[in-house]
Amino acid sequence: MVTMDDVARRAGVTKQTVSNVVRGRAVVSPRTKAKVEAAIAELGYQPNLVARGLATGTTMTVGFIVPTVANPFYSAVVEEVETLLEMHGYHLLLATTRGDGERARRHLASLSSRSVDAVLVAEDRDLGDVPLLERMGVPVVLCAWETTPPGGLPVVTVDYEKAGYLAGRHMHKLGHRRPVVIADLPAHQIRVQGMRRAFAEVGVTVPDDSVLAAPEATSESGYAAMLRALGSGNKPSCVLTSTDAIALGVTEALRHQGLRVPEDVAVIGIDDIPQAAHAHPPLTTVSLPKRRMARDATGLLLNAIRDKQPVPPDVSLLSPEVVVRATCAPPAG
Amino acid sequence: MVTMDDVARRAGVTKQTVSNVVRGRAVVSPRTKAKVEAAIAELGYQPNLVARGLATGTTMTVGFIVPTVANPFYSAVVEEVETLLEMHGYHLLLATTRGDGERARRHLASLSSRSVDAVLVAEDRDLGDVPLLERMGVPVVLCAWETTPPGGLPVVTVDYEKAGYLAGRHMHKLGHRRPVVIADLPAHQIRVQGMRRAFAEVGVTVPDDSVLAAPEATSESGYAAMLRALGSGNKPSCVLTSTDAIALGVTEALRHQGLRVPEDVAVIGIDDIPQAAHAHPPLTTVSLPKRRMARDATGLLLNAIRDKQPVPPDVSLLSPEVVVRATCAPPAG
DNA sequence: CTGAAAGCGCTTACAG
DNA sequence: CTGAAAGCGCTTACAG
Repeated sequence: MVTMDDVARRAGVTKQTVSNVVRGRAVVSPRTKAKVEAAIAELGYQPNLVARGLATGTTMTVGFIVPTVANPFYSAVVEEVETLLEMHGYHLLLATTRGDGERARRHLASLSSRSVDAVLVAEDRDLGDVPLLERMGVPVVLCAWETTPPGGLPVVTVDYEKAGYLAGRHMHKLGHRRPVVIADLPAHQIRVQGMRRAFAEVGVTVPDDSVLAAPEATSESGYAAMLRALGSGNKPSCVLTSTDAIALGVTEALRHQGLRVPEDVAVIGIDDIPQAAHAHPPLTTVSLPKRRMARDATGLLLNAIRDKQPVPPDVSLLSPEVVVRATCAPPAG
Repeated sequence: MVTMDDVARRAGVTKQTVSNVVRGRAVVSPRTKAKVEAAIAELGYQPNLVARGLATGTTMTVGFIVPTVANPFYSAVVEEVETLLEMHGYHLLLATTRGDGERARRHLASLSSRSVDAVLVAEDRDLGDVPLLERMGVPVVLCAWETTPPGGLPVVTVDYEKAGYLAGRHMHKLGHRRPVVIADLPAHQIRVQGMRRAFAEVGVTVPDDSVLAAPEATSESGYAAMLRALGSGNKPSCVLTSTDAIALGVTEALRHQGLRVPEDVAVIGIDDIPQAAHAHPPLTTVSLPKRRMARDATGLLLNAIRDKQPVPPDVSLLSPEVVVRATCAPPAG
């Protein structure tokens, strides 16, 4: 490994001068600068970021704690965060929890031993451990928080209640009055709450037995739940789901029962995963602003690092929006 | 931040002794050890991994260069790699290239400045820069390499040719003789080659005009390609696709044209993404051993780190296998 | 604008 | 088994 001293010797200057040109400080005369740059090129010198990290306390790396990456929602967020960080010269330390609080805590401790410059947390279950997060000593931002975020920390998340509300409103505006809801509960509780609020606006109370739990947010689970709903004699005019994956399964189940979407039954999802657009018929859904969330959260972190200031504990609720495609229509008859 | 010196002072010993107990070296008397451990607990001391990294040259972190994470195949691999690393106390530095060679090279340089302990590379386009990889000075393993890997480096990858072969053999064993192939070309060239080899075994040459390119490996792209195939008057008895996503689109297109799967047309995919099992009908496919690949590659890296030896440049080709579900049947009539 | 010194928090030999 | 010294490769004041 070639060090700063090697470069200094080669250029006939001192280590400190090399440091100055490497970091672009304008206190070096053009001539010395040229000499040093030549030496750097000849030797193929690359600054040792670990040494710099020890000296300055900054490592140019940001930790991201996320439940999983094997899920289109989180992987889209991770992809966007990583891209933004790389644009600013930062690297991503990815830490997966798989919903395991112990593992999350281990990661947090480890990230702090590694002196990451900031931490982004998208794990909203089992991590409401504010003291631990505050003790990190670096900027922390919470994102993709669907449960009530712990107070005192900045959060950039989606307005999940509004996502449900928009789905509900879209349906009642089309004239639907007897919705069936299929949701991954209790995880998506708040989305269902929003759906109910929308129908309440037009005087419709969604009865509890019209809300079915899909044990997982998968299309298979949605398929099974829809079959159950149909089996119980219900023939809804519309189905609201807490997730696109569920909606896709629901659509399949309906079709297999000889019901046309949207002519016989309207279906709406939440999320807007890539498959939603590619489905047949293309799925009408409420798009969650993943990229905006990733950008905003990363931006807050990057600014805080630059200004050496903590992130103010503001709560930012990003608004989802309806993406009209082909699975919704007014009720038949 | 509490340092080793603080702990030493508190325990009435020297920094070196603290270091010894922290690293679990058995050269400390039980009494001193207890004193030190008490001091550590009282002070909440955590070793500074950056300082240790500078002193030892090891950072307990592994870099992973991957084209994207917004894709079920790669995100499954990343998830598995991260889990294994975390089990061994290592952290994952995730670097995404999006197929951009320049970005890949930047990441490589950056990873080496950061003294990662090892590098895993799943970007097989535009990174055949062996010298660069060899100069890393740390163990390097290539994985998920579908193009011919550069010589001289260890690789753990899937036998993609065999994946195609198995898909082809599954079809010809059912009695199919006039296949249509829909593939993301040229990326999946080798899979198509395998399919052709399988049919050649039963004396069938797959003509070029039976091989359709899907511009992307998406279900939408598969849907469009299938429509084209049907439009050209072809009414194949079976369709082999280079990807599950394509296969899902193909199935939809067939159904929309009034053709039943598998009664009228058999369909097989490659990959075995989660949706394959959840599709209706569940997709028969050739499963790519992602987890095994992730485990083997990570294992090689971890062993090489432990033994302070480079990874021998062996090439490991993991065998895919057919997962029979519901989209294949013998040709009608 | 350039150089010599001290320090970041740890580990690695090496005496006692 | 314990302690004092030197060093990892950089940066940060501080003289010249």
